[in-house]
Amino acid sequence: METCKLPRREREKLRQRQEILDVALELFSRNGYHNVSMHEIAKQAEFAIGTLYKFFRNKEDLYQALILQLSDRFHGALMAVLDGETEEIETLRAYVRVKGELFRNNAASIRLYFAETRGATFNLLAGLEGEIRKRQRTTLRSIASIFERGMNRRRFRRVATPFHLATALDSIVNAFLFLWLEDPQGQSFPTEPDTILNILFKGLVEP
Amino acid sequence: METCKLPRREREKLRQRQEILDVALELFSRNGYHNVSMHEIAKQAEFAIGTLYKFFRNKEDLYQALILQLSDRFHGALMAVLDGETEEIETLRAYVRVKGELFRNNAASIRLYFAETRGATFNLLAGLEGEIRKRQRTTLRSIASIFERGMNRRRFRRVATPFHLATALDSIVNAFLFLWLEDPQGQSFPTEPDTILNILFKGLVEP
Amino acid sequence: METCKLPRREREKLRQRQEILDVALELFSRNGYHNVSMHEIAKQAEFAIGTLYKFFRNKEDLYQALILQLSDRFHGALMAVLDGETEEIETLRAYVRVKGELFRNNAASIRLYFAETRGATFNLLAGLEGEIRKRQRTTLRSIASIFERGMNRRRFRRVATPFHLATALDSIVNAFLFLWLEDPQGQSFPTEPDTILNILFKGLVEP
Amino acid sequence: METCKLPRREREKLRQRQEILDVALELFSRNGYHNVSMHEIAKQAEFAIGTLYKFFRNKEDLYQALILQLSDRFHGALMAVLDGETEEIETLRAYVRVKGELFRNNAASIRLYFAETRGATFNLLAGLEGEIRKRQRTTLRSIASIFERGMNRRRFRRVATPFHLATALDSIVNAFLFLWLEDPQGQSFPTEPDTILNILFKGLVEP
DNA sequence: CATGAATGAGTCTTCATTCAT
DNA sequence: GATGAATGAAGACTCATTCAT
Repeated sequence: METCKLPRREREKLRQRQEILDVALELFSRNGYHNVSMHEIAKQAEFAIGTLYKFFRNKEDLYQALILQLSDRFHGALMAVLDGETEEIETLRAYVRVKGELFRNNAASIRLYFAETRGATFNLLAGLEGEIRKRQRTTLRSIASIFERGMNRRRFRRVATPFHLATALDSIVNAFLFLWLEDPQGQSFPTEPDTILNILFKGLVEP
Repeated sequence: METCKLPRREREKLRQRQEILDVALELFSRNGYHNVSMHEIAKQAEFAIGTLYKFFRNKEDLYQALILQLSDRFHGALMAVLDGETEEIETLRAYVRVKGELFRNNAASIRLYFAETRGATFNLLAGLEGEIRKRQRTTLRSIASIFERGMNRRRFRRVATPFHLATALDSIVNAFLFLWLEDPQGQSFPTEPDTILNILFKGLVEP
Repeated sequence: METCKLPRREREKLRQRQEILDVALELFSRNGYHNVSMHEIAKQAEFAIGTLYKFFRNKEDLYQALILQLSDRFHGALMAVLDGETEEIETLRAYVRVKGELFRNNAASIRLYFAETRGATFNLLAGLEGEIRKRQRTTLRSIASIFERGMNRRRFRRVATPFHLATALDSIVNAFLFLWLEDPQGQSFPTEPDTILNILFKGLVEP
Repeated sequence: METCKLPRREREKLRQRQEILDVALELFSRNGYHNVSMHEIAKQAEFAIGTLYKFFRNKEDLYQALILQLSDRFHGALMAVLDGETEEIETLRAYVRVKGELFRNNAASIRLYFAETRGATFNLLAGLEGEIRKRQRTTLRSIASIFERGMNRRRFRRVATPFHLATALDSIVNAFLFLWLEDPQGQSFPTEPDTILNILFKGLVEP
């Protein structure tokens, strides 16, 4: 990172901002936007209320910053995998693996992120929503282009349009990961990426 | 229905209760739980506020009753299809078709239902959640048993466990329907059930 | 009054509204808009805070309603005198006398009214200000037309335009009354209207 | 001025203090005491907040210092005219002219000054108020003594006590100037001092 | 039994003021 | 001395809930 090049003062500020966001993430993901007060966040983060308002214009702004940061993080990690130059099947395997790690390492964030991103968001993300949907489409299109490349190279049969396949793959991965989120102890989640991929590949991949 | 066997007084009460729920559904799905006041609901439903509290202990109770009713409705419709005695592939086709109709005819309800059911629910459904998850599992198990029967009858290859397949199918259907919900005009939703099923079937179904 | 024709419920509401306004007048005139909290008003008026908001959209609205009521009252009383059919000098005498009574009987209101109406109002009366200024001009024009009538009937010499004379008379009366407000015990206020009027009349009135 | 005799350090401090007061005047007169924050003043004056508190104990103190300075300035300018040795009528003419110039050249200050000085002051000037009222009385007494001198020298008829006449003159001048302040373009303000003076003089001055 | 007026706890937000650097 | 980051008390306003009529 280049943050180390910032003056000490700036770095300190960023660190505080991040502390607030971390606390907010924990509280919001546990209780939901409307059941968390600025007082609570301030107290848990050990800042004065006024300090929160130095960093964020208001509660909604703080919330949006939080969701946007999560989106950045997740989208970044996934795109890094998808943009790799590896062979198609390998890329998809990596995608499933990385997404699984994201979920496992960020359960709280994931819960919050999907709650706001999937479910009706009720204007809390007004303006932001477009930005986030755009990223999700970008991810889907990236996956689609992997499928397409694979088809062109005769690795994949054309059982559906690349975009449909991408949508299908992504939703299956999410579904399995949500099962795991609900019951981390349960056996329902196949840790081996191929277990998921095979569901599609058995019909997809040329024998 | 058997409501007609109830004394007139009871029937009347049920009708009023339903009117309130209908209004609540419309408002909650449009604005979200926290952006709808009991006042609004009472006004729009043309009841006094006090009357609302005759039917529901408090706001949360009203909300839970609403979600539970939606769950009942959706779960009932889907189970009716899945419990049918038809041939496996035909059953799955019917399932996809009916689920599509449910989404298209109940966009508002669906939005609300998934917002609360998928995303973090933030305790609004405390206690209820278990009930709902149980139904969802029941549905999944029902689909799974279709797959299993198909496998036993050598219609399906064992590309994954029946439960995994059920999870996969359901999530794909939901994903496509959500795309449609976001952009009903768009082309992204394949109206023909087979388009969706084929993604799985190409590898699944014995040639 | 015709309020007695209103249903009992309505009358009760109006009475409560007036109670709030009365308390607000007392507090605002003693401490100023920004040094009075809605809590204070509610407490002193023995209502719950929420009740205040049933009657007034917000603090500013309450304040404007108060000022407008004062304006109504004062403007009404003065116009009643000025619209009388009496002889010019007699009308002016009555005007001075009534204005004096208004000040003496409503010291608190007067203080508040002039504070907001004379001094810079800083947007608290946005929108309302025009309405109030209009009434003040109406009063001035009414006085002016008294002077004009007197001039036409050769009672008054044309020592200045009627409007200038009206402005002069009104300001003198106010000035004397403010002196009295500041120091009710002091000798500075001539209780006899003619003492004030003579200042103008000595040069004005035909000998 | 004698400030030039102060050590450079002291002069510098006074200059800074004045800069703050100038900015404060602009902001207060535009937005009112309660709609201006110390932050705003500090920023606009290009000082750190802490520096403001080096010069003034708190916000109220700064405000009082400002009003006191305005009072000084206005009172000084008017007393300079009134203390002149010129003939009585000439002195009054000069008074009206100078007051008119004061208003025209200091509209912002005047607005603020009268807002606080006329209207109820709501304790913002606690303690100070007496000081200011004293000056206003001094001015009035000065004008009164002009009238008295004129009476003794048989220039003026004794149509009222000198103090009453002074009060009357001053209030008329203010009234006309306020009309002009409200609507600088309007015709309502007689630029010629005699137009105002004549209202009194026609009856007052010996023919 | 239905009503809806009244309640007041709880929320977000501002801003004067302090004090460590 | 100057700075401005941090503080937190205080205020406007909402809304779920109650209960007298």
